[in-house]
Amino acid sequence: MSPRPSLPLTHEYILLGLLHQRPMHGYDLHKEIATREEIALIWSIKQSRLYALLDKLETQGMLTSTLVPGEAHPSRKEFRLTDAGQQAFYSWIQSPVHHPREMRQDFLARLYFASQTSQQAAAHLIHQQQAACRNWLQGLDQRERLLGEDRDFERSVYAFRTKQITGMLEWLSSQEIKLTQRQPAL
Amino acid sequence: MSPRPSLPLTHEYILLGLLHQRPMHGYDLHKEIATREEIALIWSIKQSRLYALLDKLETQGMLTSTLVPGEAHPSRKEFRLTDAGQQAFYSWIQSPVHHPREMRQDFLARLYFASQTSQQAAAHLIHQQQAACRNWLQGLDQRERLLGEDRDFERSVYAFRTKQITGMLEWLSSQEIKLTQRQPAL
DNA sequence: GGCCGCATGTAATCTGTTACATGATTCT
DNA sequence: AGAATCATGTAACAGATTACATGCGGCC
Repeated sequence: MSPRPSLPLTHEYILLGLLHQRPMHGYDLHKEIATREEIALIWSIKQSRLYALLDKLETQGMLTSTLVPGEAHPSRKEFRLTDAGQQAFYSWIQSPVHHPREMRQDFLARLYFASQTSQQAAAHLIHQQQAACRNWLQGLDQRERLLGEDRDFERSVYAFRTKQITGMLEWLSSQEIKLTQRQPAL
Repeated sequence: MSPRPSLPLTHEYILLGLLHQRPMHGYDLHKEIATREEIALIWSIKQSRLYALLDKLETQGMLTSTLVPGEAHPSRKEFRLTDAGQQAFYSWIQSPVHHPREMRQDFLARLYFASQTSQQAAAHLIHQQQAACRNWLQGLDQRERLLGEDRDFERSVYAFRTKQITGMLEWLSSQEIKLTQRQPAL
């Protein structure tokens, strides 16, 4: 029951996800992020920041790069996942986000890559996240009960959060159903 | 129909809101933020950052400070709103947030201070925000219609956003009703 | 005497954004 | 010849976080 202080690192994982599909160099990756509609809908990044992130991921041992000399001038630096990178990516798409605000970008990204991997992976992720959401609701409910009679504003805040999370749960269920419709369970 | 790039500046406005209620010095303000439950539920700030923000707001002309010498050692520096600060605060609590992600903290703060001001102010804010939400829904719907047949993931993203925003609208309605119940319309 | 509370901040560090630098190739 | 595209990054600045500095007064 750790309070889980860890940073989201959403963007780093998205890069791992993209490079998991195929090795790429920075310029290419940037175009991919800007043009692939699924990604563009939830994320954008400046070129310079992308290069900085790739550097960081390389020094952290998540990526390795190989210089690909060719006709292009600054020769291409192709990045691919290391084993550590693969592992990090897989555990990312298997675990839920730990705060509601991370649903908007981080969870959607996880779901995208999980769906690319397999229908089972997507289903697993959805189940994990449903459990996490139910947990959040429980926590909210508990803390709301501790409020005094006259705490109108705090009650409104809890009502807002509860509403957002029940919305997430409903959406998650609808996603679950769509999955099974796409490829009926074996 | 400007795309409204402006930063939220939520924290700055919360400080204006608190100092609108009564002038305070930094140390006091910090305690207030940490202990007043309504605020603590949606925001916290480190002391050093608070002092930096107060400085910034003073140089921007939103606050003025007067040194209050007394028994305490570094004499207290009491901050109060300038006319510009008052104006900024009032227009803040009268206008809606321009992005869904700002509901969680910024809108809740606006609503808190609007409610403190008057029932009418709260009602006005809620109406403004309802209109903004309906606008967001319209935009989402429009963009979703432009999607091709096979864009499953993008559809899911739009469904998620739509769900979150309809949740906000339902919550806003419930807040509206509670307002009129607290003090039936004249 | 030593620690806690009051009250102010500065300094170092990290993260991210914006703007610019470099230079080859390909397109018009 | 000049512009756009490919491909790499660096540098400067802005914002926030974390840690530390300072010093008085009162309590144990």
